[in-house]
Amino acid sequence: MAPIVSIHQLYKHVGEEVTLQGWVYNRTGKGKLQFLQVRDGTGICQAVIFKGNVSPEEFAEAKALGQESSLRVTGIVKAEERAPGVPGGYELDVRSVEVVQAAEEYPISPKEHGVEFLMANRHLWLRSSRQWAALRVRGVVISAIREWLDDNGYLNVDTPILTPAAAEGTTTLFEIDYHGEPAYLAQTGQLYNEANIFAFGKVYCFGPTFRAEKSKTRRHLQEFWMVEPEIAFCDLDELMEIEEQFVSHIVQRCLRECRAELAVLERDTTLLENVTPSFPRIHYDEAVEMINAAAAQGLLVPGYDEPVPAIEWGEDFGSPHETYLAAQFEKPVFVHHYPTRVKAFYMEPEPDRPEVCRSVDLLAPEGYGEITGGSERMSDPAKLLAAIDQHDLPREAYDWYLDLRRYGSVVHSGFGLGVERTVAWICGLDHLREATAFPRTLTTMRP
RNA sequence: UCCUCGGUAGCUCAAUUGGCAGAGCAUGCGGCUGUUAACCGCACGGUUGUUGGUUCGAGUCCAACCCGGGGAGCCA
Repeated sequence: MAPIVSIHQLYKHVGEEVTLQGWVYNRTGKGKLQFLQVRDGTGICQAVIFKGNVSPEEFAEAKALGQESSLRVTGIVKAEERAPGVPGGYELDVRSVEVVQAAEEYPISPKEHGVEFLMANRHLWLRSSRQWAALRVRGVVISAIREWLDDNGYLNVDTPILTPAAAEGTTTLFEIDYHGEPAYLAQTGQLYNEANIFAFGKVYCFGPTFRAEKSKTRRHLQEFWMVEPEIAFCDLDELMEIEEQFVSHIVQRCLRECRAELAVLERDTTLLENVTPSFPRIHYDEAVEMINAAAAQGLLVPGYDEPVPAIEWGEDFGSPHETYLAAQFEKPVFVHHYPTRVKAFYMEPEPDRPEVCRSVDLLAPEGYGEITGGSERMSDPAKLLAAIDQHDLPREAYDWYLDLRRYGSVVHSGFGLGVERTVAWICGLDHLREATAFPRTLTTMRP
């Protein structure tokens, strides 16, 4: 019996007889030759069947195999430049074929398909090489996230998904029935994270979050994953240093471990190679000037066919503003000190200039938008109470949150990083729905 | 919620001024020893999103609705 080998390990077995077990990704043939592209989850390998090397029955069976039929093939591994595949360059000179199941006619052919059709068949679309590659990268992104945080003294303390009220009061939440009381699916774990740092110092929560906004764009999902680190004794400047190291680590590990996947995705990795500390930092004031200078010159927003819209100081940026700003830099760029009134109530105002706060967003290049949002949190109990009142939030709901400032308050900061946006950026995907296995969008909940 | 584009064979698309609904892929059969989304021949494949209207005649024009794509707002 030949040993069962996975395709990404094939290069170690040149000249040996091995067995691959997987599925037919595509098949072509020429008379006495059959070429099977075999997938096994780790890659794609071409299995070449010459009529004289197998029994007539096996050859006939192989010739009749439909896409996605499951099988075991045994043969000699050869280094072969002509062999397509992932990673490619190796093929199997087949000696025997065992069909596990001859698949029914498979709906997703190697030709082009529309989004609606593919999403309806998402459970099968996952097998296609681009989808496979993007989700492999996602797995590495998540592993890199946990690796960096775990190696840098952060404790994973997860926060509740069922919550009693909006954390920030603005976004639409999914409401559910909590034994007769309304409850909401969490849109952030941040307030709970702040409680956790006073117990553990540096923490992160990592899980799904939910937004019921009627957003119908390539940059939005109803359900997405977010990692939220929170750090005690940390100010805004230190937060930016943490973020740039964290994000650089994620990108660099994908570049190291996902060469084949990024090649399948045809990702130009030159800009990703640049993603190392430090990232450019621009103040909101400066960002407004850049935007208005562009607007005055009638410059177009990259990727759109429209001019950069002017902005008044004090307004939050719209998508075209963010896209224009990010396009001015080759690395992710920090935009910090947004106007206090457009940001959440808990962000620390700048002491000598309270109209701006110690907030920071990280904008990814190439139009991928905001991948992190964070801030230094308000640490003075009296100021926080005033901010809660100013935002018309109910004091009693924030009793426990105010307690955190009564018993040993310290300067602290944190941020959230959106996993799908990060994956989409690293992979060069044109839509967030391909950065998660079963995306929940405004129009899609099945399968 | 608003703006915008679209819906024709299982899939991707075409159909001139309103005049016989057509290709490629997939599938089936046959051929080919190096295919890369192979190629060649033959076959199979249709309630043109729904309802109503205009017309001798509607895939095509009009109205309403349904479904989907992209974008704005909001955000990660």
